[in-house]
Amino acid sequence: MPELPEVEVTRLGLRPHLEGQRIRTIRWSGKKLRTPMPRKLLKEHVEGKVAMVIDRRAKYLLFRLQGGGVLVIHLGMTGKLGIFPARTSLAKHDHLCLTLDSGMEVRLNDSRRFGAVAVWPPKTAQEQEIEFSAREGIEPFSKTFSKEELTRLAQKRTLAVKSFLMNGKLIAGIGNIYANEILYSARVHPLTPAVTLKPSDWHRIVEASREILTRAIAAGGSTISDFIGSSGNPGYFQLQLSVYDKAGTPCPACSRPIEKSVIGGRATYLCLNCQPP
DNA sequence: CAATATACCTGGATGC
DNA sequence: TGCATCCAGGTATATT
Repeated sequence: MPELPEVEVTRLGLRPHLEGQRIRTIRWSGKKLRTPMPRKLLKEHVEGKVAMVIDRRAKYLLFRLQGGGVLVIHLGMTGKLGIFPARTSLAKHDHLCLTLDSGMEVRLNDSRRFGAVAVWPPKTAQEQEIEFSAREGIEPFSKTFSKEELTRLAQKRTLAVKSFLMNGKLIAGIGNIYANEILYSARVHPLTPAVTLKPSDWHRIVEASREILTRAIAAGGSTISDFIGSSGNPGYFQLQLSVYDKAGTPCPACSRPIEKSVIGGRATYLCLNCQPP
């Protein structure tokens, strides 16, 4: 499900309920997500610990625990984190529950089970985080996300700019919905080989990325205040989308019908007037 | 090495 | 109503 904005809204929504709380008990469904639930590590290094801070890197949430351990959660395609009174009955596909001293419970619900849960024990957490972070792409809100760096990264890469934006090893947090929206806003055709883009194109892509991701987070912000019981479904589609899933509807700028195609196996939407080849 | 295909899952929409 | 088929916001791995 979630791309950078949804993960960020989840983080902001969870933060006031979790930070400073002790995780009293942990329960899991017994089903494996993308990887098996790390039961032993959860028992040893998460249960009984106080959650100090929740951070985000790419589409991963990092729960930093007192003592230096880290609980890592990825939401995959359908994962949602919500917070509920502990006595609320379990929902189908609830796979991980963290009971807090406050009497509330953080629940990870993931029907497709493409999500992932990992634990970095205090002894190795620093090293594991450095390795992890090195594998992930540039954060769109960081200074390094610049037309100069993108031009450099695109050297010798002939793949479509849309696949380039969605490659998490290059750029963090941009998935299919926002790749479509960003390229539309930047007026760049999604099939353009990354290596052929000019600095001015990358400039518009940088600006459009920050603008659209910021607006998406702001749109999800309305859910943050009443995150409790929300089943953590933070405002997907709350942002007004221009092209994603809009095949046949008029382009907001020029009214030409939005086209649908497939790039890299993913649904692609564009306006051929505003994003000429 | 770069680029593409495939596998992992469930559920909703669509068509017969 | 039932059943088959296709499609979905992600990512690791295998294959070209």
